[in-house]
Amino acid sequence: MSETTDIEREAGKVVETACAQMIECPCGCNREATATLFEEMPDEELLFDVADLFKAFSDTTRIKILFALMGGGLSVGEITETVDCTQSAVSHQLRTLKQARLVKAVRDGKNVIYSLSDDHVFTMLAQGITHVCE
Amino acid sequence: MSETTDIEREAGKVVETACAQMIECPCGCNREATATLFEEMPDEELLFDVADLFKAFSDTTRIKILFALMGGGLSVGEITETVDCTQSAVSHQLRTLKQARLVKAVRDGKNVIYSLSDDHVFTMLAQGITHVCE
DNA sequence: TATACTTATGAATAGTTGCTCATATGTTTG
DNA sequence: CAAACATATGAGCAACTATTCATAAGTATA
Repeated sequence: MSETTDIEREAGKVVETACAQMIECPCGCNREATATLFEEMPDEELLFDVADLFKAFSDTTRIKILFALMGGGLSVGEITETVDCTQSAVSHQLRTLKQARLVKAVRDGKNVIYSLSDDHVFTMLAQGITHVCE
Repeated sequence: MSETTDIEREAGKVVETACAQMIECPCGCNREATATLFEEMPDEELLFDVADLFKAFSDTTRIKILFALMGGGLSVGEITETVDCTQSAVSHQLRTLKQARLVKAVRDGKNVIYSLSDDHVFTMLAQGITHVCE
């Protein structure tokens, strides 16, 4: 591990360039165009970030929260009701989700309204469900 | 947590039915059709499985392995070279990936060849990369 | 300003995870 | 069958995570 080789760095760039193309379809399902890109291992940092992104989806409580938000913005209180656990636990997890930029928060008086930060989050969830349902 | 209500069970069915529709595009990006489905929290088990699926993608070593396999099947030895860590560690992680049904294994003499188990895995990875690259 | 209400945070803890080391299981070949 | 090679597995450990409890920090309203 540790060191990043030139090859890895180069491969990282290739992947980044490729990503720009893939977003035509927001789901990144452009398999043919993508298939040739991964012959070299991309740079350590990218891999770490990808793992980290998936990690944000990898807990039942967080998945519940995200599911709840698929219907639209909700206050912490409302989320807590939906997701049968402590307000504190919900708040901690919302922080995790916010740091991963999967949700955004807006203050509304006493409440804070959380919502999914973009369509990507929605798409990734749908993807996960599709896989599981098969 | 613990108990599953009738509402949750019902919602679970709705989601399952929906999944059947979503797979027309293998990535599940059919946002409009999907948007209305998640007003009720789906059944506990489904949520758990979804979280579990993402968990399988949530480690750097496993991501590296999956990346390596995007180019085609590889033996454990080859994977170990690519992924710069112990053969044992790789083997343990391959087990995790196999249990999550993200990879499949076929014996070939002394070697065991691992490969991605289906296009979904590929799609999910691409999705993750796309999100990270933005 | 005092009170009620909502959300966030820190410390403590139990549970989980990923790694290494040693070793077992499988497979081929001499 | 024995030796060599490839892969899998179990125990032990260090690091990380999710939760709870207690409480702090914001905000609205009497």
